[in-house]
Amino acid sequence: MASDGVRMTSQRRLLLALIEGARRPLDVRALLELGRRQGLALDKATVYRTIALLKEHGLVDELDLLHQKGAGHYYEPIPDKQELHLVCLGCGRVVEMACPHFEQVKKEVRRRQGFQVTTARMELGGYCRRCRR
Amino acid sequence: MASDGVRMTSQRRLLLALIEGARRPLDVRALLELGRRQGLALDKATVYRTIALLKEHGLVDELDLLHQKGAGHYYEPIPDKQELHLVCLGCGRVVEMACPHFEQVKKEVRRRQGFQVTTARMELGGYCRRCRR
DNA sequence: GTATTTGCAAAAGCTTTGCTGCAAC
DNA sequence: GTTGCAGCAAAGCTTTTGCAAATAC
Repeated sequence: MASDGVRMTSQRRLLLALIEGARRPLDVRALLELGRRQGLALDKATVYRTIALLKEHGLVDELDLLHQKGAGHYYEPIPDKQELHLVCLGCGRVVEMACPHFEQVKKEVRRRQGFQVTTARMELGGYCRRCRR
Repeated sequence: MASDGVRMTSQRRLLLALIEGARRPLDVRALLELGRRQGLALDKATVYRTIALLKEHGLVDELDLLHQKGAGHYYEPIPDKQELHLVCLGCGRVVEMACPHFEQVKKEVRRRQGFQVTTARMELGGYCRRCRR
Protein backbone atom coordinates (compact mmCIF):
# COMPACT_ATOMS: atom_id res chain seq x y z
CA MET A 1 0.00 0.00 0.00
CA ALA A 2 2.74 2.40 0.88
CA SER A 3 4.32 1.77 -2.46
CA ASP A 4 1.72 2.16 -5.18
CA GLY A 5 4.28 3.84 -7.33
CA VAL A 6 4.98 6.48 -4.73
CA ARG A 7 8.57 6.76 -3.69
CA MET A 8 8.50 6.75 0.07
CA THR A 9 10.75 8.94 2.13
CA SER A 10 10.84 9.19 5.88
CA GLN A 11 8.59 12.24 5.83
CA ARG A 12 6.08 10.59 3.59
CA ARG A 13 6.11 7.47 5.66
CA LEU A 14 5.54 9.48 8.80
CA LEU A 15 2.70 11.50 7.34
CA LEU A 16 0.95 8.45 5.96
CA ALA A 17 1.40 6.66 9.26
CA LEU A 18 -0.04 9.61 11.15
CA ILE A 19 -3.07 9.73 8.89
CA GLU A 20 -3.58 5.99 9.01
CA GLY A 21 -3.08 5.78 12.73
CA ALA A 22 -5.41 8.62 13.68
CA ARG A 23 -8.84 8.09 15.10
CA ARG A 24 -10.18 11.11 13.30
CA PRO A 25 -9.47 13.00 10.10
CA LEU A 26 -6.50 15.33 10.62
CA ASP A 27 -5.87 18.76 9.22
CA VAL A 28 -2.50 20.18 8.20
CA ARG A 29 -2.08 21.94 11.51
CA ALA A 30 -2.59 18.68 13.39
CA LEU A 31 -0.20 16.83 11.11
CA LEU A 32 2.51 19.41 11.67
CA GLU A 33 2.07 19.26 15.40
CA LEU A 34 1.99 15.47 15.60
CA GLY A 35 5.02 15.23 13.36
CA ARG A 36 6.99 17.59 15.54
CA ARG A 37 6.01 15.63 18.60
CA GLN A 38 7.57 12.59 16.93
CA GLY A 39 10.76 14.55 16.66
CA LEU A 40 10.53 15.20 12.93
CA ALA A 41 10.66 18.84 11.90
CA LEU A 42 8.15 19.10 9.10
CA ASP A 43 7.56 22.06 6.90
CA LYS A 44 4.06 22.94 5.82
CA ALA A 45 5.05 23.02 2.18
CA THR A 46 6.21 19.44 2.50
CA VAL A 47 2.99 18.46 4.18
CA TYR A 48 0.89 19.99 1.42
CA ARG A 49 3.05 18.48 -1.28
CA THR A 50 2.93 15.08 0.35
CA ILE A 51 -0.81 15.18 0.77
CA ALA A 52 -1.26 16.10 -2.87
CA LEU A 53 0.88 13.14 -3.80
CA LEU A 54 -0.95 10.74 -1.53
CA LYS A 55 -4.26 11.97 -2.87
CA GLU A 56 -3.18 11.44 -6.46
CA HIS A 57 -2.13 7.92 -5.69
CA GLY A 58 -5.36 7.13 -3.96
CA LEU A 59 -3.88 6.72 -0.51
CA VAL A 60 -5.81 9.43 1.32
CA ASP A 61 -9.19 11.08 1.12
CA GLU A 62 -9.88 14.76 1.63
CA LEU A 63 -12.83 16.11 3.59
CA ASP A 64 -13.92 19.51 4.70
CA LEU A 65 -16.40 18.44 7.37
CA LEU A 66 -18.80 21.18 6.32
CA HIS A 67 -16.26 23.75 7.50
CA GLN A 68 -17.60 23.57 11.01
CA LYS A 69 -14.21 24.48 12.41
CA GLY A 70 -12.78 26.80 9.82
CA ALA A 71 -11.78 26.78 6.21
CA GLY A 72 -9.26 23.98 6.08
CA HIS A 73 -9.33 20.38 4.98
CA TYR A 74 -9.04 17.09 6.74
CA TYR A 75 -7.37 13.92 5.63
CA GLU A 76 -8.04 10.28 6.33
CA PRO A 77 -7.07 6.93 4.88
CA ILE A 78 -9.30 5.62 2.14
CA PRO A 79 -11.71 3.25 3.81
CA ASP A 80 -12.59 -0.18 2.47
CA LYS A 81 -16.19 0.78 2.08
CA GLN A 82 -17.52 4.21 1.27
CA GLU A 83 -18.28 6.11 4.43
CA LEU A 84 -20.63 8.81 5.53
CA HIS A 85 -19.24 11.56 7.73
CA LEU A 86 -21.70 12.78 10.27
CA VAL A 87 -20.78 16.21 11.58
CA CYS A 88 -22.64 17.27 14.70
CA LEU A 89 -23.59 20.92 14.43
CA GLY A 90 -24.00 21.02 18.20
CA CYS A 91 -20.74 19.67 19.59
CA GLY A 92 -18.66 19.44 16.44
CA ARG A 93 -17.92 15.76 16.82
CA VAL A 94 -17.46 13.72 13.68
CA VAL A 95 -18.74 10.19 13.44
CA GLU A 96 -18.07 7.91 10.53
CA MET A 97 -20.36 5.22 9.33
CA ALA A 98 -20.40 2.88 6.38
CA CYS A 99 -22.70 4.31 3.77
CA PRO A 100 -25.70 2.06 3.32
CA HIS A 101 -26.93 1.75 -0.25
CA PHE A 102 -23.78 3.29 -1.66
CA GLU A 103 -23.36 0.59 -4.24
CA GLN A 104 -26.93 1.03 -5.42
CA VAL A 105 -26.54 4.79 -5.61
CA LYS A 106 -23.42 4.35 -7.69
CA LYS A 107 -25.25 1.97 -9.99
CA GLU A 108 -28.14 4.35 -10.47
CA VAL A 109 -25.82 7.24 -11.19
CA ARG A 110 -24.22 5.08 -13.81
CA ARG A 111 -27.50 3.95 -15.27
CA ARG A 112 -29.29 7.29 -15.25
CA GLN A 113 -26.44 9.64 -16.14
CA GLY A 114 -23.80 7.43 -17.67
CA PHE A 115 -21.54 8.77 -14.96
CA GLN A 116 -18.83 6.55 -13.55
CA VAL A 117 -18.07 7.35 -9.93
CA THR A 118 -14.48 7.11 -8.78
CA THR A 119 -14.54 9.13 -5.59
CA ALA A 120 -17.18 10.39 -3.21
CA ARG A 121 -17.47 12.93 -0.47
CA MET A 122 -20.55 12.53 1.63
CA GLU A 123 -20.94 14.73 4.65
CA LEU A 124 -24.12 15.00 6.65
CA GLY A 125 -24.71 17.72 9.20
CA GLY A 126 -27.16 17.41 12.04
CA TYR A 127 -27.35 16.56 15.71
CA CYS A 128 -25.89 13.60 17.49
CA ARG A 129 -27.73 11.66 20.15
CA ARG A 130 -26.31 13.77 22.96
CA CYS A 131 -27.00 17.10 21.33
CA ARG A 132 -30.58 16.38 20.36
CA ARG A 133 -33.16 17.49 22.88
CA MET B 1 -39.46 32.13 1.50
CA ALA B 2 -37.57 35.37 1.10
CA SER B 3 -38.74 36.40 4.52
CA ASP B 4 -38.05 33.60 6.96
CA GLY B 5 -37.05 36.14 9.55
CA VAL B 6 -34.42 37.63 7.26
CA ARG B 7 -34.73 41.32 6.69
CA MET B 8 -34.49 41.72 2.94
CA THR B 9 -32.65 44.60 1.38
CA SER B 10 -32.18 45.21 -2.30
CA GLN B 11 -28.75 43.60 -2.24
CA ARG B 12 -30.01 40.54 -0.44
CA ARG B 13 -32.92 40.24 -2.79
CA LEU B 14 -30.62 40.47 -5.77
CA LEU B 15 -28.18 37.91 -4.44
CA LEU B 16 -30.90 35.46 -3.56
CA ALA B 17 -32.50 35.97 -6.96
CA LEU B 18 -29.20 35.35 -8.69
CA ILE B 19 -28.64 32.14 -6.78
CA GLU B 20 -32.18 30.96 -7.32
CA GLY B 21 -32.20 31.87 -10.97
CA ALA B 22 -28.90 30.26 -11.87
CA ARG B 23 -28.61 27.00 -13.72
CA ARG B 24 -25.51 26.05 -11.82
CA PRO B 25 -24.04 26.69 -8.39
CA LEU B 26 -22.33 30.08 -8.34
CA ASP B 27 -19.22 31.18 -6.53
CA VAL B 28 -18.57 34.59 -5.04
CA ARG B 29 -16.72 35.76 -8.06
CA ALA B 30 -19.65 34.90 -10.32
CA LEU B 31 -22.11 36.57 -7.97
CA LEU B 32 -20.09 39.77 -7.97
CA GLU B 33 -19.90 39.79 -11.71
CA LEU B 34 -23.56 39.02 -12.30
CA GLY B 35 -24.59 41.61 -9.75
CA ARG B 36 -22.51 44.27 -11.43
CA ARG B 37 -24.01 43.35 -14.76
CA GLN B 38 -27.42 44.04 -13.24
CA GLY B 39 -26.19 47.50 -12.40
CA LEU B 40 -25.77 46.93 -8.68
CA ALA B 41 -22.32 47.63 -7.33
CA LEU B 42 -21.73 44.88 -4.83
CA ASP B 43 -18.83 44.56 -2.48
CA LYS B 44 -17.38 41.17 -1.72
CA ALA B 45 -17.75 41.74 2.00
CA THR B 46 -21.46 42.20 1.46
CA VAL B 47 -21.66 39.07 -0.62
CA TYR B 48 -19.95 37.00 2.03
CA ARG B 49 -22.07 38.49 4.78
CA THR B 50 -25.24 37.92 2.84
CA ILE B 51 -24.37 34.35 2.02
CA ALA B 52 -23.66 33.64 5.67
CA LEU B 53 -27.06 35.04 6.53
CA LEU B 54 -28.85 33.07 3.86
CA LYS B 55 -27.10 29.91 4.95
CA GLU B 56 -28.10 30.44 8.57
CA HIS B 57 -31.68 30.86 7.56
CA GLY B 58 -31.67 27.78 5.41
CA LEU B 59 -32.10 29.59 2.11
CA VAL B 60 -28.94 28.44 0.37
CA ASP B 61 -26.64 25.45 0.35
CA GLU B 62 -22.89 25.55 0.14
CA LEU B 63 -20.82 23.19 -2.00
CA ASP B 64 -17.20 22.92 -2.87
CA LEU B 65 -17.51 20.64 -5.87
CA LEU B 66 -14.43 18.73 -4.78
CA HIS B 67 -12.37 21.86 -5.39
CA GLN B 68 -11.97 20.93 -9.01
CA LYS B 69 -11.70 24.57 -10.00
CA GLY B 70 -9.92 26.12 -7.09
CA ALA B 71 -10.38 26.71 -3.42
CA GLY B 72 -13.68 28.55 -3.27
CA HIS B 73 -17.25 27.60 -2.57
CA TYR B 74 -20.38 27.46 -4.61
CA TYR B 75 -23.90 28.35 -3.64
CA GLU B 76 -27.26 27.08 -4.78
CA PRO B 77 -30.83 27.22 -3.56
CA ILE B 78 -31.89 24.42 -1.26
CA PRO B 79 -33.55 21.85 -3.47
CA ASP B 80 -36.84 20.14 -2.66
CA LYS B 81 -35.20 16.77 -2.63
CA GLN B 82 -31.69 16.01 -1.60
CA GLU B 83 -29.38 16.07 -4.57
CA LEU B 84 -26.16 14.44 -5.61
CA HIS B 85 -23.57 16.58 -7.31
CA LEU B 86 -21.63 14.74 -9.94
CA VAL B 87 -18.37 16.45 -10.74
CA CYS B 88 -16.65 15.22 -13.87
CA LEU B 89 -12.92 14.99 -13.29
CA GLY B 90 -12.39 15.08 -17.03
CA CYS B 91 -14.25 18.13 -18.27
CA GLY B 92 -15.22 19.74 -14.97
CA ARG B 93 -18.92 19.77 -15.69
CA VAL B 94 -21.28 19.46 -12.77
CA VAL B 95 -24.49 17.50 -13.07
CA GLU B 96 -27.11 17.37 -10.40
CA MET B 97 -29.35 14.47 -9.76
CA ALA B 98 -31.90 13.61 -7.12
CA CYS B 99 -30.26 11.33 -4.60
CA PRO B 100 -31.84 7.89 -4.75
CA HIS B 101 -32.26 6.19 -1.39
CA PHE B 102 -31.56 9.39 0.51
CA GLU B 103 -34.53 8.94 2.78
CA GLN B 104 -33.49 5.43 3.64
CA VAL B 105 -29.93 6.52 4.33
CA LYS B 106 -31.20 9.23 6.64
CA LYS B 107 -33.36 6.71 8.45
CA GLU B 108 -30.50 4.32 8.92
CA VAL B 109 -28.24 7.04 10.20
CA ARG B 110 -30.91 7.88 12.70
CA ARG B 111 -31.46 4.30 13.70
CA ARG B 112 -27.84 3.20 13.90
CA GLN B 113 -26.23 6.33 15.33
CA GLY B 114 -29.07 8.29 16.85
CA PHE B 115 -27.98 11.08 14.54
CA GLN B 116 -30.58 13.44 13.14
CA VAL B 117 -29.61 14.76 9.72
CA THR B 118 -30.48 18.35 8.91
CA THR B 119 -28.20 19.07 5.99
CA ALA B 120 -26.19 17.03 3.53
CA ARG B 121 -23.39 17.58 1.09
CA MET B 122 -22.94 14.75 -1.32
CA GLU B 123 -20.41 15.18 -4.07
CA LEU B 124 -19.30 12.37 -6.33
CA GLY B 125 -16.30 12.64 -8.59
CA GLY B 126 -15.81 10.55 -11.68
CA TYR B 127 -16.24 10.62 -15.41
CA CYS B 128 -19.26 11.66 -17.38
CA ARG B 129 -20.50 9.80 -20.42
CA ARG B 130 -18.48 11.92 -22.78
CA CYS B 131 -15.25 11.74 -20.88
CA ARG B 132 -15.28 8.00 -20.35
CA ARG B 133 -13.42 6.01 -22.93
C1' DG C 1 -33.22 59.06 15.98
C1' DT C 2 -31.70 54.45 16.55
C1' DA C 3 -30.41 50.25 14.62
C1' DT C 4 -28.76 47.75 10.85
C1' DT C 5 -26.34 47.39 6.61
C1' DT C 6 -22.74 48.67 3.31
C1' DG C 7 -18.14 49.80 1.38
C1' DC C 8 -13.47 50.05 1.84
C1' DA C 9 -9.23 48.66 3.36
C1' DA C 10 -6.68 45.82 6.07
C1' DA C 11 -5.90 41.50 8.08
C1' DA C 12 -6.30 36.62 8.65
C1' DG C 13 -6.47 31.94 7.29
C1' DC C 14 -5.15 28.22 4.04
C1' DT C 15 -2.50 26.69 0.20
C1' DT C 16 0.91 27.08 -3.56
C1' DT C 17 5.23 28.32 -5.72
C1' DG C 18 10.24 29.63 -6.70
C1' DC C 19 14.37 28.73 -5.57
C1' DT C 20 18.47 26.95 -3.24
C1' DG C 21 20.67 23.36 -1.01
C1' DC C 22 20.45 18.37 0.27
C1' DA C 23 19.70 13.50 -0.12
C1' DA C 24 18.89 9.38 -2.76
C1' DC C 25 20.14 6.39 -6.41
C1' DG D 1 26.40 12.93 -11.60
C1' DT D 2 21.58 13.25 -12.19
C1' DT D 3 17.16 13.29 -10.33
C1' DG D 4 14.02 14.21 -7.16
C1' DC D 5 12.92 16.00 -2.24
C1' DA D 6 12.87 19.36 1.62
C1' DG D 7 13.12 23.86 3.72
C1' DC D 8 12.36 28.62 3.62
C1' DA D 9 10.27 32.68 2.35
C1' DA D 10 7.21 34.98 -0.48
C1' DA D 11 3.08 35.23 -2.90
C1' DG D 12 -1.83 33.96 -4.09
C1' DC D 13 -6.60 33.06 -2.98
C1' DT D 14 -10.52 33.04 -0.33
C1' DT D 15 -12.76 34.77 3.51
C1' DT D 16 -13.29 37.76 7.68
C1' DT D 17 -13.14 41.99 10.38
C1' DG D 18 -12.98 47.06 12.00
C1' DC D 19 -14.74 51.13 11.33
C1' DA D 20 -16.93 55.18 9.24
C1' DA D 21 -20.55 56.54 6.15
C1' DA D 22 -25.03 55.44 4.33
C1' DT D 23 -29.50 53.39 4.62
C1' DA D 24 -33.72 51.53 6.63
C1' DC D 25 -37.30 51.71 10.01
